[in-house]
Amino acid sequence: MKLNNTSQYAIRILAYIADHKEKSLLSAVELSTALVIPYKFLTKIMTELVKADFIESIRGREGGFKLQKKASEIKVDDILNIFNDSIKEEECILGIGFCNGMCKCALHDQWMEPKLLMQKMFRESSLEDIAGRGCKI
Amino acid sequence: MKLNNTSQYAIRILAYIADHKEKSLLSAVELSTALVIPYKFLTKIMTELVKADFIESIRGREGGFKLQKKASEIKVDDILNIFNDSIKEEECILGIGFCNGMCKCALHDQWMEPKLLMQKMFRESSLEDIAGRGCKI
DNA sequence: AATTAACTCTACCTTTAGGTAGTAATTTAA
DNA sequence: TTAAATTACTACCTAAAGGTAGAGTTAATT
Repeated sequence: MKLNNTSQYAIRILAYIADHKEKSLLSAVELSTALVIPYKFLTKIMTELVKADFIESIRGREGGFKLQKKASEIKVDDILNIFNDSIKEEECILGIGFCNGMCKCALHDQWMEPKLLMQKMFRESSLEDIAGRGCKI
Repeated sequence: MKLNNTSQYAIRILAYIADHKEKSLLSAVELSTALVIPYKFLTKIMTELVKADFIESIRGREGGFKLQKKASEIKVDDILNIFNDSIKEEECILGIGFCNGMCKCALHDQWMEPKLLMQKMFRESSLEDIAGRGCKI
């Protein structure tokens, strides 16, 4: 029961950028070094974040990345959705395809409360809320 | 953010056995058919459940599987632990190796409450609590 | 004793997640 | 205008999860 690696990296990257708004641009090398994420893998993730319109990229020398939206407008859940790692409304914790009121899995009722709390947490936490907390990594 | 396939199968298998205690033994074929889990994969999981002392296997013709403990004594969390899919106390949701009071990740505080609720749910739900709920699959 | 229906073990195959390599394209500065 | 610093793209590699195959072992039935 955990987030996948790519989601974890993406959240850390975006939180880091949000936490460094004094710099107008951050390069892939800087991010890779600061966050200890393999450079090539980071650039791959960056490309997806750009395509998802969360960050803007400036190409060429002196280029880099910056947020394309206000930090308060990017929720953790939006990031998870890019990598298909969010908690889907109707997805069953035991993986059965038709878990609902009519026919529910053994854990359906017990799962409801933790699920709703997690969804709420992911949906309500923005980059602004989480950036700058703790060790900035 | 989901349980892995093997954990899901294992929970469904054990809940199903707990829900059919009128039968003294259930065979792998029966379980595979009833739960729609690939036979060969199911037998592999059964072997792990036997080794973990959750179920007992009777070999030979007329053999099969049954619970080795009372249903009330097997918690969902115990099952997750076999497949390394439980929520570890100190594991960081963003995957950083030293996320604690001194140096915590950006999501550390927000994650605390949902994490505790999930742990509680997994730790307190026994097979007895979940068996026979819903559609028995 | 042979047959049959079961579990067990070892090895392998397939798919997906995670990660790497190399090159092309873009932009700025010297 | 060239070199350097940057992102973008395509293709590939590796490890882990998920799943399959087949032969071996056990024990009840006939």
